[in-house]
Amino acid sequence: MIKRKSDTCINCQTCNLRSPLFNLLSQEELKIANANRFEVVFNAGENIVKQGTSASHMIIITSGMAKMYLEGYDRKNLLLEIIIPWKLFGGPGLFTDYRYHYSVAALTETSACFISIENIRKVMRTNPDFAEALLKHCSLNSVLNFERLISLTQKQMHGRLADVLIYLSEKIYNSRIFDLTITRQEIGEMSNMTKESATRILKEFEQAEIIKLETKHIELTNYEKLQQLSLKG
Amino acid sequence: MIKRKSDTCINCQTCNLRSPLFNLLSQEELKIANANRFEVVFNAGENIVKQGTSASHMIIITSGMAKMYLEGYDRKNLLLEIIIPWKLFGGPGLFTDYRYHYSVAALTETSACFISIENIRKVMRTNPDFAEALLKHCSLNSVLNFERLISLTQKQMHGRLADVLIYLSEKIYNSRIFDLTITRQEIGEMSNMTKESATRILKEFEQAEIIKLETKHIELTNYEKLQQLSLKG
DNA sequence: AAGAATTATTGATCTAACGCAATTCCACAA
DNA sequence: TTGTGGAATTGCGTTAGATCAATAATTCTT
Repeated sequence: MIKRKSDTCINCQTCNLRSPLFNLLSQEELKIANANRFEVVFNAGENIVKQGTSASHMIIITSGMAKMYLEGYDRKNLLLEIIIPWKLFGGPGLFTDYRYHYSVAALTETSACFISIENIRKVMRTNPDFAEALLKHCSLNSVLNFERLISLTQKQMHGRLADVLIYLSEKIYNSRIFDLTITRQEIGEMSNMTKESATRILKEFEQAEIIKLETKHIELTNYEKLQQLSLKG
Repeated sequence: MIKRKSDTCINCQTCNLRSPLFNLLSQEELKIANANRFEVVFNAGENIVKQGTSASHMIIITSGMAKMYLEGYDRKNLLLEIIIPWKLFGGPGLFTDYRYHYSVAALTETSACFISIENIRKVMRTNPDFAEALLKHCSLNSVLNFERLISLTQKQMHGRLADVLIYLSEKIYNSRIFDLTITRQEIGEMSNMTKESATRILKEFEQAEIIKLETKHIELTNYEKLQQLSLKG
């Protein structure tokens, strides 16, 4: 196996500065947390974590983009999040049954850094602020999941798709104009609809002049209308 | 306001023994956690916590039964859990934005004990085991929410209703024969279907001899079939 | 640049599940 | 015992969204 080093990963120091969680650690604690830390570069399509396998590391991406998704029935996935650099993940399994409860796959070439959960646990025991921050991290995810539950079960397709577009714009691309890194299939997996429905409703949005659409290129031209649709659809 | 005292709440000691979380605390820490702790008796139908209001306490029920639910759009609820004695709740808001993110309402007369989150936070900082247990508690909820997401979005009605019956039998009534404390409407809110559909499918289950049904009285006579239905339905 | 292999689009059915309305049932109060 | 109001049941028309199938557009390979 060839060890590739990404351009963005200069050293753990810079990486830690970017993470609100690791900011809380002292130099001494950082040394513990970063012990045995290693980086792996994944090609597009490759699995970074696979649902059901043994969970031993928190993971942070330093370059590239990935998708986090639940593998459900009949090979049907539910896409939970797009993961971009410096978002920490690893999931609830790290503190329960030591299994990953979702899969993560690279959407583009992605370098991921693996931090041993044993080391995290160690510093968690010496640093109450860090422990509290971890709990907060978990709690915020719970809140997101509540919102997701409501969006997916109570809104109809237009509202759900509006939610996805707003999410992509605000959380991932930080712009109202962006080029999708994901397919229609994956948009469908985020909003619990088929790829055909995703295509159809995107086109409807275009015809209603809510967005401009050119296959992968999207521009949100009527944001207020999108937010309005998000409130039920 | 008249202060009523429930029969089950003799003192905090017994209550703490029942809770796997409070078991981890020393006498000294228990004293801190239990300071200002108070009990309130609710009538059936009354709200114990209301979604959106300020969150300041963890809550534990010592008698009765309650429902925890998300208030969605158009007054449509999503029932998350039935709460029975000694299940701790309060939710993700206690460690994030100090808001309750769900409502809890009494199904029968219910006595609930309120523990100040400030006190919890205090002992959490002195007792790493307790902090870890809280994180585990939050993580387990996340895992449950993942399963809920898959059940509600990918299974069809028969599978979802099977999930609810299994949940009620295993987690709430601890028996394959039980008398429902909840209505058809509420069964629907647990499985994301209308009350009419809940009625219809219960009847179908009865005709297929999977359950015996007498309005509120249910007997799961073919458990294997239920589990099988749960795997897709 | 040609060909293969994914993706995306579009139209035509099909169906699971909803919404409504009309009874019926049941618990509880007077 | 008789109302009374909420819960449960049942039937029926409607529809949101899925599925299937065929074509067009991109992207990847070599």
